[in-house]
Amino acid sequence: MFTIGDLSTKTGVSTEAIRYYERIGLIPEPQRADNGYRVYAEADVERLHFIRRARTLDIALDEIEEILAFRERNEPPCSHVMRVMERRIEEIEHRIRDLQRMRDEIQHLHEAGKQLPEDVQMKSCVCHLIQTGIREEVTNNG
Amino acid sequence: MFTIGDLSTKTGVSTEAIRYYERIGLIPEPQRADNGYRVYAEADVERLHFIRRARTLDIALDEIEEILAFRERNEPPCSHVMRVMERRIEEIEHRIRDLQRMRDEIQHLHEAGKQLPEDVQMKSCVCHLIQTGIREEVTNNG
DNA sequence: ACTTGACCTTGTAGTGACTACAAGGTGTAG
DNA sequence: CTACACCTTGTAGTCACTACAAGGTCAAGT
Repeated sequence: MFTIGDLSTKTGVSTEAIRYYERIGLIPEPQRADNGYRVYAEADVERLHFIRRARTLDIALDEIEEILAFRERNEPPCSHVMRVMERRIEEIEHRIRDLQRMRDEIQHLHEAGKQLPEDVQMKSCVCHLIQTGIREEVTNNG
Repeated sequence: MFTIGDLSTKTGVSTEAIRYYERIGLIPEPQRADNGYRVYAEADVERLHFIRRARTLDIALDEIEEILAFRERNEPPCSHVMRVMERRIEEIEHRIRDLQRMRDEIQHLHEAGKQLPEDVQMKSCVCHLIQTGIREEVTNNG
């Protein structure tokens, strides 16, 4: 039997996030002690461990809720979870590619910016490159 | 002289985002026509082009505001911008590494999950792996 | 001239996943 | 008793938008 602070310590989830999860229905409303404090059981610890671990994998809360709902319906969620994972892998790989492109572009801008003077009007300097992209600058120099 | 819709079309920024930017002070309040409509000039187009391009590089709005404030103070923002870019490159690289770790972990979980049965109690299946991580599962098998 | 639909206005609330108060009650070590 | 950490509920804020609601304006088509 734990208070919300105990649960927070055990799971690494803030008390505020726990209350938030209860509010959105991700975790059940717990029993209350005579003083009105929430009282949690070991099953709540396990549920929050699952939630927290899934969150570190950037699985959305509504997705997590859906997975947990399988158990409540006495259905095994596993193939559903496998599909969630497959989607996550794709999303992550897509995001990595986006970020790599972004990084490459900033690096190009940064390298080009080293050759340019400073300009308070932001017309012939690195800031102008941000505005127009690097391709147009090359054209103007040609 | 443009309406907000014209400005939106020219810059690819939604009218709603333009009003939002005005509200938070990122762009100046424009003149108004007799009918109360906002009236924008070419300088506003350029400013929004800069903002939009910086946003595609995931530069935060308050950071963008800071860059644009240099011009208003008649200071060249360029070395500041170069530092912003350097930080962005680091942040992006850090995020890429995080995502790569995350993807690798999900792939491991997914591979391991193929060998496991389905379990409505989520105790001996891939869902349990999510909760505990894969290392502990391997230990239990040993 | 009227109609209609696209555009404009302001104000407000919602998104997702939290986080941070404010105001007040409870428990316990010192 | 005091002080401080913990608890409660309720609300608002973060970030970068997005999406209404309610009402005004414009102009092409009838």
